[in-house]
Amino acid sequence: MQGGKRDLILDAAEKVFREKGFHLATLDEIASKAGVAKGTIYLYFKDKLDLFLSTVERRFRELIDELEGMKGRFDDPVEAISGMTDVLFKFARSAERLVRHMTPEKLRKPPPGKLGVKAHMEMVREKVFKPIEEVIGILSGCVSEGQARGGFRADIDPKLAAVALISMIRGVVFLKIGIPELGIDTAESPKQVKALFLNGIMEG
Amino acid sequence: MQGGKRDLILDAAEKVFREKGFHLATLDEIASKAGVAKGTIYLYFKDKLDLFLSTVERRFRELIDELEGMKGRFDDPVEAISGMTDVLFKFARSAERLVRHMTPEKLRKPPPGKLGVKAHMEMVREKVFKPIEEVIGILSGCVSEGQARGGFRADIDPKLAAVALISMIRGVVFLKIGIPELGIDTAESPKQVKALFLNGIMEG
Amino acid sequence: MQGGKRDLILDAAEKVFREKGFHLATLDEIASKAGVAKGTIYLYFKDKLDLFLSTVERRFRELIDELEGMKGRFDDPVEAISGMTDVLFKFARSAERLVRHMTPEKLRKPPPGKLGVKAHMEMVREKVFKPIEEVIGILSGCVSEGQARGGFRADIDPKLAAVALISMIRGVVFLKIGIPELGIDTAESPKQVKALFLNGIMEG
Amino acid sequence: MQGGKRDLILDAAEKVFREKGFHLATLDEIASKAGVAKGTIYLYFKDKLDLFLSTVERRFRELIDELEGMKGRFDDPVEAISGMTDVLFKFARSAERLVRHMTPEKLRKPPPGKLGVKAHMEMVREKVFKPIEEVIGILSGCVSEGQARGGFRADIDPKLAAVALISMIRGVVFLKIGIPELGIDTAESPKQVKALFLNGIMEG
DNA sequence: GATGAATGAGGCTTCATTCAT
DNA sequence: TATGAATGAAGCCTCATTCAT
Repeated sequence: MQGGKRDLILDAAEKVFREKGFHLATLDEIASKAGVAKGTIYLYFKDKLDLFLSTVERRFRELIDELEGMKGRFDDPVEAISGMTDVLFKFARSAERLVRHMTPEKLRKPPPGKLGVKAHMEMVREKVFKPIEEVIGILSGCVSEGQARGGFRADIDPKLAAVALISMIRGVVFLKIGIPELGIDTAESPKQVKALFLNGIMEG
Repeated sequence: MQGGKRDLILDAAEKVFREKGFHLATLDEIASKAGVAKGTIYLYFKDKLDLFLSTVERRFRELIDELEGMKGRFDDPVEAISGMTDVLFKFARSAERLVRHMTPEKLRKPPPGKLGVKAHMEMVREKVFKPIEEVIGILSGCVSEGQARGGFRADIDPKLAAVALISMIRGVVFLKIGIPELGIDTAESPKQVKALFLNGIMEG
Repeated sequence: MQGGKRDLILDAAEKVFREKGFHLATLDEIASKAGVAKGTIYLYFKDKLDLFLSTVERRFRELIDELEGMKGRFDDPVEAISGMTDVLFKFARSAERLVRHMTPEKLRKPPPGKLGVKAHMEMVREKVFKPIEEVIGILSGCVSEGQARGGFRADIDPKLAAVALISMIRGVVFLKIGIPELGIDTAESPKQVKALFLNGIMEG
Repeated sequence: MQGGKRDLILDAAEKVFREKGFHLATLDEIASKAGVAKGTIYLYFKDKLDLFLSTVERRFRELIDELEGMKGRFDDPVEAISGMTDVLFKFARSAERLVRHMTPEKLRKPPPGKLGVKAHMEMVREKVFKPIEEVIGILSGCVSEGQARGGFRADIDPKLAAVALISMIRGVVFLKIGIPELGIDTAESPKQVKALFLNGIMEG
């Protein structure tokens, strides 16, 4: 069981990062929750940031797999987008509090004393940028197809539309989590977002 | 020159928080950038967190003032929303990296050893929740009016629409900042977002 | 060499606390005197206060052991008390400057931000109250026995007598230390205190 | 009203020092409790230690006045000592928590950066040592007189007896305050201490 | 591979003291 | 005299990281 321990650590890390955020999470808590010694973490991950980003990456991979699976299932771009929206809502609900902590500082600056801006950016590109681009690619692909087939407005940039859809979903979910007293209707949100977005990109 | 020093500190704090994030920002740097002694900060702010939230609050106030001003200027909800979108883009571009650091942990849990969950939540409500609600209120008000006057779809929840619009804008701007290599077109974004959103909420 | 480091720290801490008092003692000095890093202290002690009280507790344990040993050695309560007085003088001379810093504030209030009045009092009871009660118990036991056997005045509360004896000794020693210019005769003190106390509790 | 403000400050300081101890007491709290500005304190006292010792000195003066008054009132040394014991109990009950904080460090080392070991010791001698010597002098005077008149044991050093009496009283009161759960009988204590002490110094 | 004791840099915060008004 | 805003030194404590076993 090679990777077994690695996943154990990732599971624990994800849970702690989600609840405390990156900086308030401690490797002590992660290690104890994972049932391994603190030092063991360093056998599988370069440092705390690497652990965090690996956590995020894993979630992105799952998301991408699910979205990819969806792509083939529907012929109609509208239905594909509708299905993907549901997937994105599910993702946001379980991962937004984790993903949220990917701030520009963490992505752009290597942890001090680690010598290697180059290597750092390389890792970030692999674990974060590429997956995000893939997700955007899948969604914008649907939009493009809708445009090609007709029915979708041609003056909308598919990539921007994709970003807009993802952002709406994340925003709605995050506000629900962060300020519950706003009274956002969890059950209705996906339907509303779909209506808004689809109506937005479709002609007349 | 009474509150002068308070603003000096807020200015410096905002700059540092924006660049380093909450946890990596140090009061040392803020103090020296503000040209005051470290202790002076504590004459005006209870806490590092208080300082941070005050920084955010100030920005929110400015945003609200600008949005309020806009509300009266346009008779047509469409034009009002269009104008507000521009304001929100401007806000996001200059404040998103700051606002981003308001994570649930910071909003929901009082800093350890500060005795006072109640007082903490009271402050958060005042400095964060209320302004956010105001912004959403202004925007959803425009949507409601559009619905009342006719022309806007009646099946869209105005509050959710507001959240969606804000989130789109924040998301587009943040991705531009966080992953410039995505190649989001800064100049075109507002126009595209407006098209998407307005087409989304208006009847066929 | 397990607890070795703990004792090393306790030794250094006791020395520094004795010389500087609780508040003027710094963990920096204690750590460097113990030859360990500052962080290491926190592997063995929860707190500065915990470290201090542990220091005191250790001394109390030694004192109690010695007093217990004495209890069996003498049959005559008078001789037992005489012997214990010598032990108490020795204890006071080497520990009074340490013990002195157990002020009510430290015993009654948990350090701010440590969440746990209950836990704090529990620790204090274990490390401080119980040992003190034991010491008083041993001494008052001797007095009680003297009363039972006859020869000791029956109208004296044994527990109060014990407290009085301990206090006399501590007071004499402390004044000698604190105000040497008073010219208290170190060599004569034990003899005098014994005479005073024994004559005080014995009949006619 | 010259000294009016000085006494106001002393009153506030005493209260705060008694409750928090020397180091945990803050000049901020003292000033606000006294109704004066923080800076004002420095018009009347050299520094925090000076303020503290002045507080103690004032109490000593009152004690000495009361003891002096007693000296003349009784002809019989036994009765004089008995009366003084009552006075000392009253003093201990109201001032022990204050006086307790006069630790050797504070008395022997000038506050750092104050340049002046000589001046410091001079002040300490005036405010602390001399009063203590006076108190001891009054009490030991009674003992000496008892010895001169006959009835008191001649082998007891009057000064040590005085110290012993004071210490007993302080010890009993302090333990009552510090560890109430010991169950020391407040009402009975003075009677018991008198019995113990007087029996101790009087001839068989 | 796995451990966890040890490290030590660095952060937030407090507070006695000063000084311009 | 009186004020109180400003200072800045100094302390406790945390925690990512290392390394000998």
